[in-house]
Amino acid sequence: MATIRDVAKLSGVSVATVSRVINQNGYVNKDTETKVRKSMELLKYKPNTVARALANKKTESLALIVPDITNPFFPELAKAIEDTARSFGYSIILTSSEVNGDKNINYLEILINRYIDGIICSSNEIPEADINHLQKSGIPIVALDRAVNSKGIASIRVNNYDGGIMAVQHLLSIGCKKIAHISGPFHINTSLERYRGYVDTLEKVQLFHPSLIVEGDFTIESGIKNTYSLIEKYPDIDGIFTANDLMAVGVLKALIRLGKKVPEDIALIGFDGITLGTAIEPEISTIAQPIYDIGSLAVHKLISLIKNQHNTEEISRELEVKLVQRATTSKIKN
Amino acid sequence: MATIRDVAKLSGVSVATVSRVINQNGYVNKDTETKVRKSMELLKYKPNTVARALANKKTESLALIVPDITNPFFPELAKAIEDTARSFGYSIILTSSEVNGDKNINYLEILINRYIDGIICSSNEIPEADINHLQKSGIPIVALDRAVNSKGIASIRVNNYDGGIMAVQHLLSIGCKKIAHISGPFHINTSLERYRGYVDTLEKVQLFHPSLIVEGDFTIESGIKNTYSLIEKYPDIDGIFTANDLMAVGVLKALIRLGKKVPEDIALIGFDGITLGTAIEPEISTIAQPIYDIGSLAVHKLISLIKNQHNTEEISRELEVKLVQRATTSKIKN
DNA sequence: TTGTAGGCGTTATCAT
DNA sequence: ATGATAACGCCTACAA
Repeated sequence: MATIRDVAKLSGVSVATVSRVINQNGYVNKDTETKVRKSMELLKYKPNTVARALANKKTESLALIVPDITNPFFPELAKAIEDTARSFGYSIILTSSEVNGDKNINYLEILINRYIDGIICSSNEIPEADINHLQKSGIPIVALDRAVNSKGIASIRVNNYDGGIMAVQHLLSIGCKKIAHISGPFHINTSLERYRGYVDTLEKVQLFHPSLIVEGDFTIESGIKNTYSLIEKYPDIDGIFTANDLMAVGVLKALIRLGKKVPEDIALIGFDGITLGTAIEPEISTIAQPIYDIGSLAVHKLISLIKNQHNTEEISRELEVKLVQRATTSKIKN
Repeated sequence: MATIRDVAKLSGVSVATVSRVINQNGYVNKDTETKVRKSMELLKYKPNTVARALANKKTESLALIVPDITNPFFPELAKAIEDTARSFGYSIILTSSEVNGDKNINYLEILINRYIDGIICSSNEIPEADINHLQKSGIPIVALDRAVNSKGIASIRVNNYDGGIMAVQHLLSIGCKKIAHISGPFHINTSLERYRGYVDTLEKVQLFHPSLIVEGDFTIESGIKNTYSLIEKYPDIDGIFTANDLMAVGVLKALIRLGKKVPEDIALIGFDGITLGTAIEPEISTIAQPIYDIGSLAVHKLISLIKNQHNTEEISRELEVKLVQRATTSKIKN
């Protein structure tokens, strides 16, 4: 690999000049510039990222922190992020926030230590303390769909509350009278907001029954289990709203096993808009988040934060969510 | 952040000594060592990864190249890889081999340039030429389940041929007589091997009909489409073997829409063993790969390659695949 | 056993 | 407009 010195030598200039043309800063004569560029091509010179990082404290790489890449929501997000990041020349370091085994190496330290330029945090499992720690380290962060108490952290979110409302209204609109909710963990903000949308909407029409709510944990398994217990206690439930699509998949599986017709006996709607919802039969209605946009926007915002530390642009951005009606809520009831 | 110099100063020794205790090489007095360690703790010193990388040309990071992280097989693999890598102190750079947009920046160059220590390549979409290029750069590579013409590249694979045989034998064992196959793209080795297992097994029992084979592309969509065309032409098909689980999911969806009972009318078996296969109803039988083990093993092998450039250990490893019978092949036919 | 000093490849500050 | 040169933080001969 050719170094900047090789280029300098070949062009008959100093490394400083070469550096200038590389970074397009400082004055440099047109002719010398072309001379230098020619040498660079000849030597197939590529500036060494690591050396650069040492000098600049910038690595052109972003960390993506997810709770569990195995949850189908995150690969979709990751794809958007990787795509976008790459288009800017950035690499993505994939980090799971799960505590794996006893070796709970502090990955945050590792990230800081590697001069990661910025972090996209899509996990609610990270303690607020860690977030603050990161923030003090000066690394720009954009949080996805999590409560941001710390001022100064950019965040991109969707209107979960409205989404909850839309879901329930939709269920009502197709004739459901007894609508259950399988929520996400209540310590997670997102869950709470969706839950509140559910509650408020049903209260307004006097159809709210606290006992129709069970707390799930966003997994398929929890969708299954909670459906069994729910249906056992209240066989006349005619609609279910789950706080995410993954649980809806579980619900559907349980419902089918119970011999329930969907949506004739029980309608079902999830939340997220992951593609898995259309992979199965019947396809699951959902309140779709613009997942790709979220990822893409996160990268744009993060990079702008990196490039311009003291920027004054809006620090938080809320995207719209939209109802996608599919087979599990297709039937208009009478 | 404290530097090695701060530690040296505080301990009253030279940076060389500190470096020695950090890397545990060279002689260093027990007492000075404890002194130094104490200083490190006090200052919360962490060796700077970037500086280290510049000096060593090693970054403690591995690249994972996947065709599409959105395909459920890869997140499962990625999880195993990230887990294992982290337990060794390595970070994972996620790279998609898809050509995204016109900006076909050469990510391989980027990886080389970043002093990535090693690469796990799980994509058949990467041209052999690129692989060779990488290899010449001296970066260790382990290839997952792809043909390795280039000698010197480690590879971890499963016995796809045997898997194909197992799948078909299983279908035969439950009474299927007219078994179709939706293969993967024929230019991919994996597809070919599974296909051959199918062909050979059926030929042996004189039930082979070339027209029952269609070429899919590993996506759900292709599972759906090919099922429609297959069933239209041959309504009496009673078993389908797909080259991966994702297509099986598509097949199942199409079958349900067509009003076919699974497995009573048509039995179905996939390949891979992704968890998605159990997320739906009925659950899909499969020839399961030990996905987690593959990922974990890949990291172990890669790191051993990195640590010991001229090692003579086996360069290729084949893992066993196993039949997992689930609902889509549950019924014993008469 | 420990220290000095040059090098890893770039950037950026001062001169010139 | 260009060139020396000192950082960046660490490693490692080579000396001592």
